[in-house]
Amino acid sequence: MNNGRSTAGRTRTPPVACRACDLNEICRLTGLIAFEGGRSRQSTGALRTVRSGATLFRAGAPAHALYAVRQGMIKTTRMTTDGDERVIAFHAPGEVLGLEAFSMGTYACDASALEPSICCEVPLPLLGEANSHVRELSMAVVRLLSQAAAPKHDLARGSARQRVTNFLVDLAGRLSKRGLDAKQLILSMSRQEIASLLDTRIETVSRTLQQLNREKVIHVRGTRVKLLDLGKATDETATPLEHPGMGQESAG
Amino acid sequence: MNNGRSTAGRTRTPPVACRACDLNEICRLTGLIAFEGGRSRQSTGALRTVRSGATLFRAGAPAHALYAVRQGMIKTTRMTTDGDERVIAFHAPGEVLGLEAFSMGTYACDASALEPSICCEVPLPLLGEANSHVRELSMAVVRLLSQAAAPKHDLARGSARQRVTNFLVDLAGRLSKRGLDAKQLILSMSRQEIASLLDTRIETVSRTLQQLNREKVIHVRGTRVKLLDLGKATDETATPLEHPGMGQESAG
DNA sequence: CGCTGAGTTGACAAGATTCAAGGGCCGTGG
DNA sequence: CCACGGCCCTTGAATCTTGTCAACTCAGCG
Repeated sequence: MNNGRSTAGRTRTPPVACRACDLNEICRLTGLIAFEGGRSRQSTGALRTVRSGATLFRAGAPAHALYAVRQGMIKTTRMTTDGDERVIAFHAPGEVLGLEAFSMGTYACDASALEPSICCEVPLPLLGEANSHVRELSMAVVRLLSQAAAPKHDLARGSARQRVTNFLVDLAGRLSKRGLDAKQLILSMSRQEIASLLDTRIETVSRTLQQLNREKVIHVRGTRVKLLDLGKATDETATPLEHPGMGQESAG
Repeated sequence: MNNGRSTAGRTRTPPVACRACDLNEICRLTGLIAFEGGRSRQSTGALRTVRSGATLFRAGAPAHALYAVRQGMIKTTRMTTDGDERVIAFHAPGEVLGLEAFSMGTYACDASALEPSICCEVPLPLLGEANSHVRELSMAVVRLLSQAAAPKHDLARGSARQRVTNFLVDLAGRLSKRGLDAKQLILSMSRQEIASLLDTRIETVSRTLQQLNREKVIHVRGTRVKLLDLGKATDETATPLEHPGMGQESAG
């Protein structure tokens, strides 16, 4: 199940501040988090820890909750007809999983942890509850969903080089958006998982990373990637659709 | 602007019944359509006709409405940094455009007609209105968005052959879902537009279609494609995520 | 009746996959 | 503590697919 790689004892993807989470507004409106003088306080047992390689939920299982990644990294996958898994996405802290629950009633993907992770669980019934915040809550849910429904920048497009650079830029941008370090990436996913996401082969991912390394566009050693000058590597493709830029705010 | 191809005077994508439209529930709840003994009646000027090649809305423009394709075919595109357009999707009758409006306030793509088309326009303010149906309406919007937020089956994956067959199967399935003829496709989009959607080249699309034609998996002549036995062409990839199957109901 | 643009086809080059082998890191067991 | 084995990653070479360039066909239109 787990790839057994050496995330143990290493630097892990750090937790995100509630205020930088996509579920923040909704959590506040449902009362899942309370505020005390500007700082948020987590209430009740809405947290769920997921060991590395363990499953958060499975495709087809009845969906009773939304999840937000608080710490760590979660991958969503689906089985192909050949029986091997296809990576749909990697979810960084602050990002939400399971939005299909509202319409499908079941999850569309398997979700499992790439490293020891913590997720916030928001029961769906809470989001339909009639309380004083109904109106605001409903609008917050609509906004969240609308954001997810917007056409995404597809990483699996263009040459192998573009895919890999897009992948790195995308990941860095998403981390940066949450106030996490985006220059010193720790790739908690395997090359195989990256290849699956980018619809290419593990050898191609490896070669491309090494080539970028030789060109001093990045510095890569195992799971550690330092972004040096990805600007000159971003040849073409389309302008990203969801992440206006990388580099927004620092943590806290 | 228009590709000037010969959709004129030919068979066009026929209109979809309101009851088979993704916006149906929402239209009813907003009162945009009324029911008289089981059949729906369109009220007021919510219809918008779009000439072939004409634009429904543009990326970046303030978004004041959702659109549903009633008749015809709409493509959504985005400009690449090189200045040429990338096709994001083709929208068949019954499908909704502009769902990003709730969160972004502006449209994320250009939308234009591949053939003479008619769209239903649902002003956003209507969806936030306080009326007796608030609760049901809000939930309908959430369901619609959740559906769109579900991970999509990406057509631009796998070999050229898989991409083309996936494209055809996907299109056929979506038409069938609306009760339209799914065995006799009329491709109102150009080969170039297909190539753009599938992230490949026009020559590859052409060659692949001709090869499928030689293998009698399809019969293609210009814009007309007859699906003969795509089952044996669908080698692998993942199982579709959004279109459970093709063949649901015939038009009411 | 030739013009024009979309579509098709062929030849070749570039790029990605495949197959195979070697290196490095880590956990296990001696 | 160190050797061993497994797994992931890297690298090389051959092959296959796709992109590129160019010519040609076909249909619509003036």
